[in-house]
Amino acid sequence: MTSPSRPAPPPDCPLEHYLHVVSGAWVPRILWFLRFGPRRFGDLRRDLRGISTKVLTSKLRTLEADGLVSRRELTTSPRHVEYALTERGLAFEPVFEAMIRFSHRLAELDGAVPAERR
Amino acid sequence: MTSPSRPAPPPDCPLEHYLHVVSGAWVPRILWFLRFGPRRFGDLRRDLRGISTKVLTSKLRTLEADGLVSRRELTTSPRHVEYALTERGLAFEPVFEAMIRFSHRLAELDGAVPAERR
DNA sequence: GGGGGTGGTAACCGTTTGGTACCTACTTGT
DNA sequence: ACAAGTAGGTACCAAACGGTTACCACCCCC
Repeated sequence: MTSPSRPAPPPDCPLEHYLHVVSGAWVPRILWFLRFGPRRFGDLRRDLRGISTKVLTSKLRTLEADGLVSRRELTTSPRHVEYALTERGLAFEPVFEAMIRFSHRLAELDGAVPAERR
Repeated sequence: MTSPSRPAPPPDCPLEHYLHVVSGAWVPRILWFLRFGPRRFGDLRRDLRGISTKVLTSKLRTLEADGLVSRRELTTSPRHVEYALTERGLAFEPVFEAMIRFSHRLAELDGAVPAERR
C-alpha cells in the first residue's frame, strides 16, 4: 500500500468528463439510435431489444438531466413522447464515428473481409 | 405500423463490436493511460487512483485476451511486468480523440453562448 | 533471516445495475 | 363495455461489478 487509496480526484480530465455522462451498458446504445433522428419511447424500446421499460425510463431521465436528450410530449392520438438529441447530445457524434473506425480497424487487423461487404 | 422501422440486429454492428471490448468503469481509463506508452503494473495502479489490484489484474487479463494489450515480463531486479497497447489496442486512438472533442464541445456549450436556435 | 518492493491470487462482501411482474392513466377501435 | 396500445411508475429480485482483506512468491539488501 504505497499511496492513499483516493488522494486526488481528477481535475478537469476529458476522459472523466466523458465517462461521467456515458456509463453503463445502455446509454451508448440509446444515443446511437437517437442519432438517426427523434425517436419515440416505444421505438427505442424496440430498437434496444432486451431493455426493460424501467431501465429505459431511468436512462432517458438521466440523459435529460445531463442535457443530452430532450423529451417532448406530442398531443397525438394515443399519446406519444418523442426523444431527441439536444445540441449537447450531438456533441457525441465524433465518438460514434470513432467507434465505427475502431471496429472497422479491428476487423481489418483480423484479416477478415474489408468490412464493406458481408 | 406502430414502429416505422425495426431494423434487424446487425451481427457485425460497430457499436456492439466496440461495446464488447470496452465495458465497465475501468477499461477506458486503463487504455487511456496506456496510450502514452508502455506502463508497469504498479504505475497503472497509481495512475488509476482507487483501483484494486484484483480489478486491475482481471481487466488487464481481459484486455490481453481481447488482444488490445500485451504483457511482458522483464528480467529486472525486483521483477517488472510491462503492459502496452498492441496494434489492435492502438485502434482505440480515434476514440480517445473523439472523447476529447466531446468534452471540449460540452465545455464550449456550457460556458459560451446559449445559442439555442435552429 | 527480516524488511521492503514487485506482481499478483483467493475468499468474502457491498454497491450498482438491470430484469420481472404488476400497476396506473389515457385513447382508440369494436 | 371492453380489449389493446400508448408511456410510464413501483416493488421486489438477481447478477454483474468492484472493493477489502488477507496472503503468496520472488528478488534484493542489510
